Amino acid sequence: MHTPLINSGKYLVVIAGPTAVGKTGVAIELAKAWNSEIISADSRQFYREMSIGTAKPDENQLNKIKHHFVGQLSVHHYYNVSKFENEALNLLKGLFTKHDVVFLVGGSGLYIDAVCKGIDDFPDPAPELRNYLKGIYLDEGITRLQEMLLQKDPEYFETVDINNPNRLLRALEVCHTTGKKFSEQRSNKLKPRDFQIIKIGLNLLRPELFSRIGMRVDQMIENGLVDEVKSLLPFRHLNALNTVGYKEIFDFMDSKITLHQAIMNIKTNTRRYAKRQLTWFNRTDEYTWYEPSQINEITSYLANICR
RNA sequence: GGUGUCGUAGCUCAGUUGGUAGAGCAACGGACUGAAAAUCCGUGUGUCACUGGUUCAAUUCCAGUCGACACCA
Repeated sequence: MHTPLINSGKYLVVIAGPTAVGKTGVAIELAKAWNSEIISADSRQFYREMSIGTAKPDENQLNKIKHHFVGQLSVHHYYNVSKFENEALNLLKGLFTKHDVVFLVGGSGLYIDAVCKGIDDFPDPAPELRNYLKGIYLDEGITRLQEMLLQKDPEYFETVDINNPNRLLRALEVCHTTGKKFSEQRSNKLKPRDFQIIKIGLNLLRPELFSRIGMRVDQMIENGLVDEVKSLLPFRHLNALNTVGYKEIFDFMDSKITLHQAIMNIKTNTRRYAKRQLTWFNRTDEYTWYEPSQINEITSYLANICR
């Protein structure tokens, strides 16, 4: 797992797990115990216009513990993992001058990995190029993208998920902007970090998790999710709004489905999202798993490591 | 009470001129390097209501039972 060569005495504690499992509550308890702060790694809680549907920590919780990266962006901002890696590391540098233990909490596996392991340096995508390639995809289909990639980067073509337009688009984008093969530039190397990393996973038995998801969606509706989505209708084309809880309500507002169906769809899609998150986190054995109620066990587990 | 239709996967339903069955959705498993709450890939999980009968063989045909629905009383 983590066998650090040097011990800086600084610890980044990652709290990960599927949506609705109860990460926020646990993280706040831990951050209180260590008198520290929380960095969010939830790619949709970054946006200030999206609160109800992303189950952001509430006012009360935000007042208890300082949270970073919650609501600091507008849906109109372009954002990506690489930016998050840089900004989070920068922030951590500052936080570690005041704290020995800082918490990184969220469900976006890629974002967590970017902070813990690093991500290769590629140029940010040029919007015109992305639109151009996307146009080709829409006009000529995925086969055309496959042909282009086979020609530009046969090595990557061999290993990519050839049916996944996002993967192909991204690889082509990098080939075009750098003039080099995407596969040549993927190092797959861990970037060194000058803090220790402890990873804690939170999970529940599937039926319990699913019932929490159901209740939370009902709660969101009660809290006014439909109005929140309504106010974002003009921006539905933005990436930030391609999100569970929002796209289903858009379908309802288009009269494609009833509100009841939209709510059912949100629950289904949230369950699937939770499953995808678990698949990601279970990819490694780096996580020590607990149920969210085991706050005492988690606290003593951490206390044993961090002094 | 009578007549008719139906009872097959978690749900909605196909189907088998008799050789133990398949779609959609749900579910389950997986992948993942700047869109990641995104995007993509894979998998049928079943006493064919129950009990008998006919048959080498019944989910399929026959009888009865139970249940649902419709119509008639």
